[in-house]
Amino acid sequence: MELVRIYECLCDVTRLRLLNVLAQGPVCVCHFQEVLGEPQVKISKHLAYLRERGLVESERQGNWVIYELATKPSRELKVNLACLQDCARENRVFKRDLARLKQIEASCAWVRAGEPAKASGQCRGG
Amino acid sequence: MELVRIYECLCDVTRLRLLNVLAQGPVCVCHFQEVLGEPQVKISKHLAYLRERGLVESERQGNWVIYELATKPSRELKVNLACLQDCARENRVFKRDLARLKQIEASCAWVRAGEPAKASGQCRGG
DNA sequence: TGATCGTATTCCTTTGCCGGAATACGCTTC
DNA sequence: GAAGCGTATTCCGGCAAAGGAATACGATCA
Repeated sequence: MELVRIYECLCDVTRLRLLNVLAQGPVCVCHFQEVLGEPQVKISKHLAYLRERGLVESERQGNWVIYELATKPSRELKVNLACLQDCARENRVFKRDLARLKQIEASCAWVRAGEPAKASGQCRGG
Repeated sequence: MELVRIYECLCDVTRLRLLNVLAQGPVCVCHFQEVLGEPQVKISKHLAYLRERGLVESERQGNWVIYELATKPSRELKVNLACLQDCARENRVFKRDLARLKQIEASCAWVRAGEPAKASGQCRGG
């Protein structure tokens, strides 16, 4: 049953946090590390887990890899991600992550507006 | 995070089927066995799993034990059970289970209407 | 071409879950 | 109180997942 595969993805805090962040839009791996404050291996492995099960997709941009939510989600996936968003709205951890994400994206904004990302050593995911 | 505990309950087919059946109302263990067509141990253990995590409650009635959904569910639990119901509506397995449940309950109805359950050797859960 | 950066993978250990067989428990009936 | 019924628990074996350390990979830069 596909539904079970979806729930299997949702029964880990790290993955829930990743999905919550991704709900805001595409993000690169290095940003995940900063936002979640978790080691690279952990982030990378959980993203791989989500990718194998079709919840997220990835695209390489030079050195960086950008992740985003599935572009063609099944109905079940869509419904459950919406449900997760509903629950995340009132949760400390999720809200803190989004706050951090905004900070990081803000400090990237002037980079994107000015010099290209390469020159400044900043990635552009998000 | 409580949300994870909920999702852990949802990432097993048997438990999803149990919850789907319970959404119709209280049910006793022996009915679960008939509806799901699974061995007693399996049913009992998954129900215990759900009970430990507060998704269901149980009550003994003579030889039989009746299970029902949590009477005071958290907001997160309520939302997710509703979401599950949404998904279950279009799923073969879930629909088949409910059909079997109706059959069983129908064959119990005349029992409940007439002789007491004890006399006929039928349980009354559901 | 070699160094460096961001990301992925492998190896390993620990932990938890799933399923079945056997058995124990609580309750009713005779 | 012993037998019978419905349910729960224990004791396995197998398997998958999680986390960290080390390492490999792909791309860029000097």
